[in-house]
Amino acid sequence: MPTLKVKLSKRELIISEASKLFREKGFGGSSMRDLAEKVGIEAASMYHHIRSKDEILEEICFEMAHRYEAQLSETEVQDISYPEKIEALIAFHVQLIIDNANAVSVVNNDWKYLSKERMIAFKSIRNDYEKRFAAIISKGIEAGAFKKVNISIALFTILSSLRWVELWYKPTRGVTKEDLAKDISAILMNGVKA
Amino acid sequence: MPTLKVKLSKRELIISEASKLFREKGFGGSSMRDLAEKVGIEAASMYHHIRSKDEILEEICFEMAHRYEAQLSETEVQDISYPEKIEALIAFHVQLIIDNANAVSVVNNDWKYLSKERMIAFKSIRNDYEKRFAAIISKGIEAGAFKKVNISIALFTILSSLRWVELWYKPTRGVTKEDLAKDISAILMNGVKA
DNA sequence: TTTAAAAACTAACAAACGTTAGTTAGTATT
DNA sequence: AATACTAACTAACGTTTGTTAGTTTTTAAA
Repeated sequence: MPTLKVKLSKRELIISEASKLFREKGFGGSSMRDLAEKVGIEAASMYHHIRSKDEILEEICFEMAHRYEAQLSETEVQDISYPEKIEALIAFHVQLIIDNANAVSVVNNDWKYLSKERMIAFKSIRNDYEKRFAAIISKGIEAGAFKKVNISIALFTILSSLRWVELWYKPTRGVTKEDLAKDISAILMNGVKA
Repeated sequence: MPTLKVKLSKRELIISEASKLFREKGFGGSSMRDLAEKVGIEAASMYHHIRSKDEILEEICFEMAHRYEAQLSETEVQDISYPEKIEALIAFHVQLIIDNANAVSVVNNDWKYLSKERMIAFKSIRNDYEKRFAAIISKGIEAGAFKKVNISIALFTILSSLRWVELWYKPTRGVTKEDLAKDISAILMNGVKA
């Protein structure tokens, strides 16, 4: 990964280091002075590139939210079956989690540190995402492709069942992203029972 | 729930309010003065009942860790099939999450604020828990009750698939704890595919 | 009713926090 | 070589933080 990095702007570097730091210590447990040290400049100097500590968190959260949304839009219009759509979304989630482990972790754990106003916006986006994801499940049930499960329960079970990936995945485990996505999909689609 | 509360000691009240506050604002986003206000005394007065802010977090985390462990020990020796053991543990998790939503949320999200030393202890307990949970899956596979899934993947998919319950459950939804546990179990055991 | 202990209070500390102001160093353009 | 701009620096600000010290009030026992 680091070998591929092409001249990150200082702002991007700050946000990237912030993702790493917030993931490790939490937003509330990370100080601007800690962060500055990781970036390699003084805390005050960072304010030439960012407006505030809050802004960093917002950028991380909304950037990731946008990516999730974009992929959902793409999947919605694809001409594949409903189970295939869900599997495609699972695969995308797994990939995004692995490729952006720091940022995803921050979104999942530290969105509650967003300002009231931004939190409302964030929750609204997330809500919309869930509704559209649920719609795919719903249509899949109507089409007879899924069992008649409670849609909310299925939705959240699927979405939250992916949250451990961020903590678990290492290339050294010898499980590729693709295999991982397939295995998780298999469990959610067909269950663990023989 | 509040109607059943029997004279909570002030220490218990502090920890209970702390669970609620930490869940809402995060450990790093909650001040002792905030907490004191919820408890109804001055911040300084709390120190007659607790040693430090850290101690509160530790108590919450290790208390819940202990409860998870205790239930696992019980389930391990029960004379039921491996799938039944997993389903029993899922049902217990769901119940614990619902009955202790605040504390469970804090454990899941704020354990990273534990001191280095206590965090090592906490992780060690959690690790042990996961190993023993995995052992049940493993034996279930050997017994032919489960598919030959990757044990780690199954383990973490099951465990983390329950994390949304804390955010979703309300009595007003008309889904009982028991129904909820059954529906989640059904998905994990048999999948959503028709 | 006196006494002792428990639990609350006020006041304050030292440290850490996010952030601003003012200044200096580096870089690119004319 | 002079100019202008960017990005870094040092110093400090006003708060807020967790916590301690010392004092007063409340509670319970004798």
